[in-house]
Amino acid sequence: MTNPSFALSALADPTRRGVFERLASGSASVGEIAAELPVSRPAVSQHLKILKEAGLVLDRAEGTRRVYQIDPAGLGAIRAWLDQFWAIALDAFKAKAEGEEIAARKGKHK
Amino acid sequence: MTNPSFALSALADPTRRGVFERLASGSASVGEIAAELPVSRPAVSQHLKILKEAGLVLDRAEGTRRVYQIDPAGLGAIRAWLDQFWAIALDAFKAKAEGEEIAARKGKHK
DNA sequence: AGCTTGGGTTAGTCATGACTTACGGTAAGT
DNA sequence: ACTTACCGTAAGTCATGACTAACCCAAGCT
Repeated sequence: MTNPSFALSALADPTRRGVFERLASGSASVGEIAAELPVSRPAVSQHLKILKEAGLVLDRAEGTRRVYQIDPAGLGAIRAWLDQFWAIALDAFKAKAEGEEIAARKGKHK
Repeated sequence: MTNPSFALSALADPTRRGVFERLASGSASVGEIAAELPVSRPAVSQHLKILKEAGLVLDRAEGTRRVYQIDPAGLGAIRAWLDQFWAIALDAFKAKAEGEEIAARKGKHK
């Protein structure tokens, strides 16, 4: 759950990213979200369930409505996972650039 | 392509994350990766193709082998996309915490 | 030249999941 | 109590995609 796997696969779906990005502009109910997206209300409900299980979304009951908003938890998990590779990626990039310099100078590479 | 959509959906698959995480510990050829994962070599080849299109991986020819390594581009795209929601998520969290304080004090919420 | 090694591609199968329709359930209004 | 509004769940359909087996291609070696 603190595992980014769920958050990553949750944000892989375009419709689900749409729901998530909609919530980024303010909390909203299921019906409101469905009205602004080209899918039915049950579809939105299912997507919100997955987003909630991924720790990307919070929900609270407000009368008969259910208001959803963004949860920083899932976002943080993805960020932490990404940062794990950030330094490595930069090193690889640096090594690649240096390799190209050598290749340009010697016309060959390791 | 600078769009994080491809990178996100690419990293959604567990096997593909395995390939990517393997490359984080150093560049490797297709056969080497396939030997360390419970999938066939063609499967790895297909995954690498998708990772490459997502800007997450770079490849260079080395004799008859093909060596892959991590590309910072796709990682950066995801990071930029995430940062777009980071401030919003923190605001939501802050608002939620304050709401809970009020709820604890008054036994009710907005 | 042939042989071997390492990879990408294709065809086809199978599972996952996104979606809609129909239904059940709860909270407020009359 | 009945109705209305809002939501979640179940069942079923359909498309996407992950995988393997078989094939083809290129590079190096004898």
